[in-house]
Amino acid sequence: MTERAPLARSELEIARIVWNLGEATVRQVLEALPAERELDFYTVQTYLRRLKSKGYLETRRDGRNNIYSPAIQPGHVVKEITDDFLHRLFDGETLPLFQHLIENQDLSRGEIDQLQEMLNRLKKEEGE
Amino acid sequence: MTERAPLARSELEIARIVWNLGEATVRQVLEALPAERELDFYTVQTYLRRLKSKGYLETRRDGRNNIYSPAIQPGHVVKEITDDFLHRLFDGETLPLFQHLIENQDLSRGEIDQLQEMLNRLKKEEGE
DNA sequence: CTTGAATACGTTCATTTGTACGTTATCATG
DNA sequence: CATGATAACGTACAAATGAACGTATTCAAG
Repeated sequence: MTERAPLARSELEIARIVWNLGEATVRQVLEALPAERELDFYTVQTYLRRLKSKGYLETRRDGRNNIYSPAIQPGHVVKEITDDFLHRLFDGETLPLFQHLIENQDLSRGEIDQLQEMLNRLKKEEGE
Repeated sequence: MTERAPLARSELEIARIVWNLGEATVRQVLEALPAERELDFYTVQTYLRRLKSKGYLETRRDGRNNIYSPAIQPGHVVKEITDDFLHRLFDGETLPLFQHLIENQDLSRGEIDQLQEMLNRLKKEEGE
């Protein structure tokens, strides 16, 4: 069993930036933050350190800089978090979540079409 | 703007039980917990109290018992939590979440059918 | 009415989280 | 090569969270 400690909110925020950049230094993460999110350099540094100690990121050295990159597949983490959410709020049942989303997220016509397209593809593949 | 404090994990767990029961005493919540989740009476009591002070539940008195019930619509809270999740993990975009779910939750044939049904109904209603 | 069991309500306490500081090490530039 | 800027690393600290305790109340059964 992977006994990774869970990601806190702020940690996830930072982790996603690293995932998007592929790899990054503290400063790069800091600069990639949305403008309205004013975090101190030290704060970002702390979060990255915690992400490493929790096993989500790893580092390599470049001169005096640490370069952080994913230690486990981002997609895997996304799945874990999604599953957790699904269990906590919908007893792990996907359909009720879909229903909630469909009823509450007012999808555009285009989004509905794309969704149907995805489902059709899925059905096709499934019946291989 | 409603400035309700956010629900912690354990609090959500307890709140959902109250939502399902409609209303409940500490003991009823305790008994409705899944068997493997062994919480002390006192602990459940604390969580219910916190849920009240955060504005999610309200109480009425029945003899020596407090009876807890929703102070705000459960569906509303579910939407808030879902929106938060959507933003934190998918930048608030519904489609990527759907995609993730479709690709990772291996839906049964029946579930896919139901989903398509929901979407068809939605389209129909939309074009009122 | 007395008393024992169950409650409410206030309190506690360790851990996690959000956020940042101080000190030491290190690079790059004059 | 001295020195100023920047980074790493350990440390700090308040607030939130998970979990439960102590004491004062209150009902219900003898």
